[in-house]
Amino acid sequence: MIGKYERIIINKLIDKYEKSKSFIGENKVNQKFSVKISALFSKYNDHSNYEVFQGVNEAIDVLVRKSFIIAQSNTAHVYNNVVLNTDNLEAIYIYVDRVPKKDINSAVIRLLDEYKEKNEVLKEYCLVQHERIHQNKSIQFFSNDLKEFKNLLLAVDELMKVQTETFARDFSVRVFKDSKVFERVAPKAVNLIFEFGNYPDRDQVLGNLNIVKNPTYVNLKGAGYITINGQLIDLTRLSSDIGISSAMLTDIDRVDVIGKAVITIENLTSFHSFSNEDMLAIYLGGYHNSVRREFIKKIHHQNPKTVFYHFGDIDAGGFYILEHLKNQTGIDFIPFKMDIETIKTYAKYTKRLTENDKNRLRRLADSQYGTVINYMLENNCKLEQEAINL
DNA sequence: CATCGGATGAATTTGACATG
DNA sequence: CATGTCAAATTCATCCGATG
Repeated sequence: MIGKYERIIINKLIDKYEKSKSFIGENKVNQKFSVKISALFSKYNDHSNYEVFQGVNEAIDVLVRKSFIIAQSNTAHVYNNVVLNTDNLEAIYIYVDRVPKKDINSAVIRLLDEYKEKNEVLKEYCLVQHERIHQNKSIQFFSNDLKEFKNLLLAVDELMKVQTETFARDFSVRVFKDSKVFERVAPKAVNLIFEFGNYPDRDQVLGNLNIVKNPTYVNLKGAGYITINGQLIDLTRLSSDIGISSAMLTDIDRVDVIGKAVITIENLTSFHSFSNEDMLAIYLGGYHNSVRREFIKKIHHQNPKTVFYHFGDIDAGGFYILEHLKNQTGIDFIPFKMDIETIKTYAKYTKRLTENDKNRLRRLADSQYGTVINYMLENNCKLEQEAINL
């Protein structure tokens, strides 16, 4: 049976070895891995504590006898330091029952290779981690638990495939056969996707991927009729909006726009204060997932002559969402009050840009919104749509 | 607003090699 | 073989942004 001092000594030495250049074979000189006994056991040199002194010495003697370490004592049998015998690593790992980092790395690399082609986000992630392993840096989102890591990769893979609005626990059951597993890896999955993908906002990643906690609603009001399973609802006769559960969106047979335009509004408060008899206003509940996109496309398809506007925050996130919306629906949304004039009108409500805002805006600077974005960058301002009076 | 993990650069330690 | 020097490697301190 292995003693606790032996384990501490060996693990410390192995830690040093696994962090070293020798480990990845890029050392330019031969390295020895040694630790001072006094640094490991502060009581070793305390003469009043004979137990520790003797225990540590026994441990060292055992390890030396097995030729796992090399150590020399002075005449009083006091060891200054111990050196790892790297010729015997295999046996040493077995002795302390520790999984070699090389094995962990190769297992991780196998998983990375398995998932790297699944989607763009994973491709980018796997590429970066491959490089990090090569440089002996830590692997992002890997906390030394291979099983959890595999679940994470699987979750990211499956998340990107979800086509219809799915409850998080249903997703977990389908993918992991267990309703709780996804809950555990979800924060990591979200961070990974946010860091390596292109999403407007961290807390909307799951929503955008069609994963929701509760049913979500799409709100409608204004100039239009909708027909749900054969029942016609005249929105113009309602005093306010109606919300349709996203599970029911596919039951909508027709949407007839009688006004001149459709407008999607990003923010719920703005949606409620919006009033225009000529427009059908839609609040998408913050998410732009495929159920909603199909719904918008259906409206477009049934009302091909209708103009589509989008009204969102005048900041990086707002323009990202607009771009996203246009790309994913193929509809040429026209920005509504997302221009320089609006910023100037509401100048006193603008906020200053954070560094993060600036970076994201710069990436959008050569899009078609370039003039607004450059104005925002030059004047260091952004505007939330709640500030805008309708 | 305290705290945490990760990145970076400076300071210290270590080892290789040469020399007397 | 002790000692000195130089380059390499490791440790430490500090900073930064993200997060609760």
